[in-house]
Amino acid sequence: MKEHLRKTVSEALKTMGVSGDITPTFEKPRIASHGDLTTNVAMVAAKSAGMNPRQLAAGIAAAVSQSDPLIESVEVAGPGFINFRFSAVYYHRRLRDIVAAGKEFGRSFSGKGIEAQVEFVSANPTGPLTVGHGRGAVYGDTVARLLEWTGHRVTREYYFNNAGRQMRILGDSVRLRYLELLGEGAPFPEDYYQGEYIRDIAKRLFEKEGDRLRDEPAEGAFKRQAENDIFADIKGTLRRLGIAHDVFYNENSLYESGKVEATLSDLRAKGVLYDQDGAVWLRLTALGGEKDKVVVKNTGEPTYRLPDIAYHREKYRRGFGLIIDVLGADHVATYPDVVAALKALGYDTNLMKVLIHQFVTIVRDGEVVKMSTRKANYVTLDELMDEATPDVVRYFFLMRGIGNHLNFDLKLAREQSDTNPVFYLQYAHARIASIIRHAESLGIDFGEADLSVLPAPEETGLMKALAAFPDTVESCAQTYEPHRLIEYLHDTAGAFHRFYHARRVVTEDMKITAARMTLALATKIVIGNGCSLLGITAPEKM
RNA sequence: GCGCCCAUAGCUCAACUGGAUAGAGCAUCAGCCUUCGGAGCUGAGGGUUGGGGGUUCGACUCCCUCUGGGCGCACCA
Repeated sequence: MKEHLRKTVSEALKTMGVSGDITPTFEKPRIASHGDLTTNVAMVAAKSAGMNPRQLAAGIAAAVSQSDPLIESVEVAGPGFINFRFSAVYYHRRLRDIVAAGKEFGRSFSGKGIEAQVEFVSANPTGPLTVGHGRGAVYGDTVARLLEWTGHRVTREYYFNNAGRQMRILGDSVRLRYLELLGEGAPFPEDYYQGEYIRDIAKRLFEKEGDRLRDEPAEGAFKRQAENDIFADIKGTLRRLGIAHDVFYNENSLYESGKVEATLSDLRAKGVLYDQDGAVWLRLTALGGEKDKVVVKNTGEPTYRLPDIAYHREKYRRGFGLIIDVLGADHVATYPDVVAALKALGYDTNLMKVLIHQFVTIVRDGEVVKMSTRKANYVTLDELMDEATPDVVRYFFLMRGIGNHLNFDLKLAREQSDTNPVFYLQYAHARIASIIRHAESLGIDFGEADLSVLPAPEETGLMKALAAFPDTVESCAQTYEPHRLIEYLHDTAGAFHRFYHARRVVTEDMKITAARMTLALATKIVIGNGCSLLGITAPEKM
């Protein structure tokens, strides 16, 4: 509909002799009495047109309103807004579209032909996923779903590093626990991984190998077992949340294939590297950065920055036209370095979107829990899903914009599990399913309905909400903001509950029953599709 | 000290990216079950959008400044 209006309004502007470089934008007014869509073009174009906004608006309104069956009224209001109200014909048509499209309703093709990659979670296999990882996991997956719904081809990717110091400590932590089992306990250093899961891994090794590993180095069987077990655990947790990555990309492969080395020499060729104090530095100050950073230490070992840059080059080389990194706030300072280096290497960094989410603060018994994987002072995602449900966890993480800190009160999550807003949404879906069952048991056929018998405000209000679904999906995908989809679905569920209380669906009057059943069915489709986008279930019964 | 993010109803958060009268949930108070699912609905109270300045037809939104919080500021990842 926006597209339709854009065309007619642009034509009106042209015939009025206003220069054509202004594309009118439309939005849904906050206040219902201001119509279904509104535009401020008249105010935007007033200066260049040399007219006052209201005059210009009146001219446009007059040109548009003539005999468009989809538009009921066009009004000029306030300082020069043009408010459009759509006709019943339009909304009835939308309602039929929804029923016809079914599970596909809301999909679009705006991203057709675009290969998108979403990299998220990317936690190294040193411990179970925590609530802290949960936000990025759920958010990244939902961004991927939004992109799929708008026609993109999406690769979900997990980048990890199983080499390096932390992994060495991990392996040695397991080794020490293993020796404890053999009764050869040595003191367990404070900066080692304290979690109970380390003992479990050691126990498994002991059961499998007995005391054969007594003199094994930390980096051998211990590290291997730890990595395997922990990765299995991480994947299991993600699976519970409905998340499955397509690619697990090992940082180490970048070394093995020589890509790290190649990146280093390419950067040198671009003249953005220099040597000092035995290290190789990236000249970020010349690339708009704060200060220069080391890419190869004086030990000859690269810092994480170099493989990071090499990895992102690979993303370009693999042909992705949209590259999304979902990162926690602690990485906010590191990604500009990568972007700057990529730009220096000649890549179009506009194709990259770095989405930073703020931290989740865990509150337990009124106290903030400080998270640390090594100290095992954390709440795991699995524990969270045990206390709430995966649906509640997903919904909770998606409810808020990522720019804000998220307070996760564990007590509240548990206690609120039946007043939680996710149930409000799912209840609407289950309730409609129940109505449909009821109608079917009475043998009612509601295939062809005359929708003109639905004039009540509760009915038209619901129709309007439903018609807005595709635009909502589209704009959420463009802005990477799932929380607005949640808000929309909550409103739509509310519109349905109001309709349900005001109007009985299944009545003696077959004409009215058929029309209201169509409305209910369309609502079920929209809520069901919305839930699918959020990765939560839409139950038939609850 | 420097950089990034944030501050909106008692609490947790929205506000379609600069639009008209700042909205939801929770909590509080008052109503609604002889009919398709009451995990629901209706209504009420609650705000100088942290303070101060600026930009313009118009600011929660942009700029400056102050206050208060979070995250960074490695030859760790």
